[in-house]
Amino acid sequence: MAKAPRCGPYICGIDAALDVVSGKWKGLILWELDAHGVRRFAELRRGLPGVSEKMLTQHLREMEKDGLVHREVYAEVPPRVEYSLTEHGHTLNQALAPLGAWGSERTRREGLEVVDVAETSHG
Amino acid sequence: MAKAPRCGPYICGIDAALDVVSGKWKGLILWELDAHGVRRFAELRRGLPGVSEKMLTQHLREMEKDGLVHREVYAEVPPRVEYSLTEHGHTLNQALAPLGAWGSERTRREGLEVVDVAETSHG
DNA sequence: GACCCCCCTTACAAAAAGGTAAGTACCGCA
DNA sequence: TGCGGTACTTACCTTTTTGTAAGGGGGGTC
Repeated sequence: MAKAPRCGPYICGIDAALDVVSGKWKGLILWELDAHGVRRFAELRRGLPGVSEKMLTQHLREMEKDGLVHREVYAEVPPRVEYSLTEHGHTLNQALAPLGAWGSERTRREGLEVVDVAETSHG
Repeated sequence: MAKAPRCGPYICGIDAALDVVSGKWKGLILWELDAHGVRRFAELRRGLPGVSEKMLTQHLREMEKDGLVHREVYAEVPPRVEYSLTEHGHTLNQALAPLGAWGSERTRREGLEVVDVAETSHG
């Protein structure tokens, strides 16, 4: 099981928000989904360098449970599943924007390594 | 050892920022330090319900290394150490504000449990 | 018919994070 | 001398998180 006992007592809002985005790939999933609108499982997988299928599924399920991600399953012959952000997912992403800006400045300031996923080259 | 190999390649700013605040008590430490300006070790400990000395020291050291927290040691007979936010710590806190608001709304929206640390009762 | 793709699931294992308890060194108080 | 308070450090252990490898059911391709 992944993380059943969420909803633990929170001390402040940051605590409650961090609980939802903490996870190695959650921030990136949010980012991908925000950038592309709708994404299929395999697309997401390709957009997140190094993620395993297990982790991706797990994170996606948790985010769905947390009401951030919408999962649309098409009962087609080659199974098709589309993921997108819910309204809460969008507002979270907006709330995350200043943090992202701060982080970008940090990487610049400290000369940290940043990899480019080259999402634009296939999307 | 706590976390030496930070500075890993980041995909986006959120990634880089999350790396710095991920940790069970980091958000709270930022919050405490922002609310009180300057805080001693034991004060911080009392303000963070359930934190162990080890974790507090460890998180504080990491945050110091990340340039978020300033540590001032007074060479006095009963050792005195004061912690405060650096400028980067302050800007991070400001960047965290919308996230905190989002989290607060989430706790309200979903009726999640929130504990009150009652910091005001002793400060 | 073997292989690949789709979207997962399961079992197992490693790594990381966190927690517990004790020890350090010094002081004031009783 | 024993206890409480200051700010940690260290060793050990548990829990949580992440990773690896494999399987599964169906269809199209070579």
